Amino acid sequence: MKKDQRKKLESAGWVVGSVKEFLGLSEADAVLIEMKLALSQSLRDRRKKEGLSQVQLAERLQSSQSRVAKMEAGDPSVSMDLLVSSLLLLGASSADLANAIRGREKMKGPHAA
Amino acid sequence: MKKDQRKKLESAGWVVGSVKEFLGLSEADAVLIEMKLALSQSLRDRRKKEGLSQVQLAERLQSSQSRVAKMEAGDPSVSMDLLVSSLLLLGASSADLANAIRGREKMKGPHAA
DNA sequence: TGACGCCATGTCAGATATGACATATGATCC
DNA sequence: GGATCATATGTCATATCTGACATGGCGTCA
Repeated sequence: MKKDQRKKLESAGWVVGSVKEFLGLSEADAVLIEMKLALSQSLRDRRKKEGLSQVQLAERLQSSQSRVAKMEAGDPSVSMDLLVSSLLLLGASSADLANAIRGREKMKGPHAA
Repeated sequence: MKKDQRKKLESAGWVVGSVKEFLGLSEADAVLIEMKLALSQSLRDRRKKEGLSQVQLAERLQSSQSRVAKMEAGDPSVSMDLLVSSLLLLGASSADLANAIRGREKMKGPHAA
């Protein structure tokens, strides 16, 4: 699992869902990255909904503004643990996380769009 | 977030769900731990369903038997990233993970069991 | 223009996770 | 008994993550 290669590329500016089958990533890697991106987005949404600045959120999390920025940017240096525990501290439930994680599954049946 | 305190306690032999409100853990910490335990269990289930030994799984994951054992034991030294990517390599979909993660929500309505 | 708030990005020392290894336990078979 | 397999547990060097700090960009307001 080469975490260095994907460095910036992955998180640059994707349309959410286009990460799959892009670089030479295995399917598992791609899904993992998309899950993280979904959590990142979820974090940013929750923060904004609460009307907090990154600095204020950082205080709640006992972290720093820069790390919050990296979290929301989907920076590869951010672990899933950090994303999840941050979301939980923001009041998300495990069901919320499940919903965020469950990426829009690609249809398999005969009626795929 | 004191990861040292929960050391063995959490993963010892819980009935799954009893971790909440046990030690002096914050709700967020408790939920995070339960999520990890759910993923651990899920991993073990999938491995067994595939008829693999920990050694064989370790090979697939390019890891070691001891780490697989720790993963399944819910050892605090194991990250969520590792659990998730392992499950993905075992063929789990993001929907599967979502299901595993979504701990049986505690009912809030007037009809709670 | 400057000052201020908000966010992005780079760096780095210290903290944590990882794979590998050794070793121990328990079950099964001969 | 011994041999073999599957699993558990402890340790350790190295890899990775984390918070903190510095800095720069960007918009806004006076």
